[in-house]
Amino acid sequence: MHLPDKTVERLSQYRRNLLIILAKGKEFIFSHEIAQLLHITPVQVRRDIMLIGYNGTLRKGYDIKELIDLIGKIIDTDEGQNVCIMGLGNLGKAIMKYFSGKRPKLKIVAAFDTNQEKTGQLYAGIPVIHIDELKEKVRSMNISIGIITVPFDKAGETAEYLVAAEIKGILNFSSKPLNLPETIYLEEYDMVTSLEKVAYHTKRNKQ
Amino acid sequence: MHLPDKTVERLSQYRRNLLIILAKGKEFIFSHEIAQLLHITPVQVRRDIMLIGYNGTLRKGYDIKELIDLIGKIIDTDEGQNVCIMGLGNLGKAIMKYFSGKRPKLKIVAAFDTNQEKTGQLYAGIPVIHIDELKEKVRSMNISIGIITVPFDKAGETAEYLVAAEIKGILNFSSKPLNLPETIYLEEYDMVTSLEKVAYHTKRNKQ
DNA sequence: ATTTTATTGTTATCTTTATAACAAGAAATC
DNA sequence: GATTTCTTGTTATAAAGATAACAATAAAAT
Ligand SMILES: NC(=O)c1ccc[n+]([C@@H]2O[C@H](COP(=O)([O-])OP(=O)(O)OC[C@H]3O[C@@H](n4cnc5c(N)ncnc54)[C@H](O)[C@@H]3O)[C@@H](O)[C@H]2O)c1
Ligand SMILES: NC(=O)c1ccc[n+]([C@@H]2O[C@H](COP(=O)([O-])OP(=O)(O)OC[C@H]3O[C@@H](n4cnc5c(N)ncnc54)[C@H](O)[C@@H]3O)[C@@H](O)[C@H]2O)c1
Repeated sequence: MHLPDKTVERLSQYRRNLLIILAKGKEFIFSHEIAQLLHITPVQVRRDIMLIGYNGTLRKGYDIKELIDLIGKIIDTDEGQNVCIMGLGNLGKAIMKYFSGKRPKLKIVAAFDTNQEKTGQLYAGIPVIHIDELKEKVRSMNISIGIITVPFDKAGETAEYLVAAEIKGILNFSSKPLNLPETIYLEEYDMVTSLEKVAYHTKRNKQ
Repeated sequence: MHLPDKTVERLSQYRRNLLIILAKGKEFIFSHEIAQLLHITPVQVRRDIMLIGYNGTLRKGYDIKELIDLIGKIIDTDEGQNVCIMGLGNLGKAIMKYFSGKRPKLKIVAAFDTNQEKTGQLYAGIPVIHIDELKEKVRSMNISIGIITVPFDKAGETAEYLVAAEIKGILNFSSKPLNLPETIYLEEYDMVTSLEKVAYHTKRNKQ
């Protein structure tokens, strides 16, 4: 089954919000209710749900629990995936603290750094390991995803290490565009660009 | 002049990379060189540059300095814009440290928090102020953009404060979708969704 | 029992974004 | 000086994504 990228993004958000609603005791939900939560249109919601092959009940809506489970089957693997942080700096640390226990099927299990003052200890309960051990640890700890939070000019080599360690996917927060083999999935986020986009639109509103 | 959103994003990235190249002493650049930097196609680059009304020289390419200046005229205001951080937590702090001195025309000038143990001091040289003073400070410090880094369940009220303080644009890092008046530009980034997207594609590659 | 209402599922259309195609012309080569 | 090469600028086409339209139908109302 092929899903559009944007649909995958929304599925993640549907699930997160549905979990909250489920915890409140609600069992069924209409497309327009989901839409209101995320500020999108009900059609969009129905279309996404159609694409994953789920069926709601007329006049009753979607079974929240079933929908959550199905999204889980699409996004997660049964055993879950292990993630590592590359670069235990300000951002890396923030992410480690933030993620701890957040997504049961996506666990940050290690951080790698070159700075020997940082390695060899725990941060937020997670081992901080020297990058020389990357390849071996990626295998022994079964890590499939790497998050890059090293400085701009170190991002390229860090990506190469990850590739050599046979990681499967990378989330890159350094604003350095990476060049990876096709087999590795790459997602990039550039905060400065986001802020400059806001600046551009804010400026336009002013004028 | 109307620019597609994606073009604005790329312009930000063109500029950032061109600044680095300019510093190295290069004066002119071809579309395929820019394309290679960002791993996009040369056509995309030429099209973007066409859209902003700039003209290169045949067989010589684009004047790097001129292009940087023009992008600046599009994204920035002459005086620059002031930015505030809402919520001096792990992420808020990381951003403040990271941004200091990074973009001359986009300055983080204040952080706001409700926690009295955090307010009344400087962080990374920037004043941390109690949120009760938001409205007054936004006016007196001429702040036009707010970055939301408060917890999920506080994001809604924080956005309302910003709206009441007549901010012009918001960058929201809490994964709470916000509902704002049309006049305010909103950009949202959800890190968990990004990571789940990587997880989804990584899973597919495995199978 | 019939009609109305509300909601899903799906196809059709529109919008945005990216890629391809190619004419025009300057520089380099012959 | 003629020809080839390379690169821009722009139009044409394709792909991705969002919205609109609407048939189907279960439940509710009459
Ligand atoms: N801090 C933010 O809010 C923020 C925002 C947007 C983007 N970023 C990006 O994230 C990255 C990190 O930012 P930061 O503020 O956390 O920086 P930082 O300087 O605080 O942290 C960088 C860390 O990477 C480590 N490191 C350096 N070289 C390394 C290597 N080759 N291998 C492994 N580790 C290495 C350093 O020891 C340090 O711990 C930068 O690329 C930055 O552009 C940060
Ligand atoms: N830390 C990360 O790496 C990370 C990653 C992705 C998203 N986020 C999002 O960013 C937000 C903050 O994350 P964090 O890890 O920095 O959290 P945090 O708990 O470290 O910081 C939250 C800060 O907000 C302040 N605060 C609480 N209520 C407030 C209010 N009403 N007004 C102003 N300030 C208030 C708190 O005092 C605290 O300083 C969360 O919404 C989280 O979802 C964080």
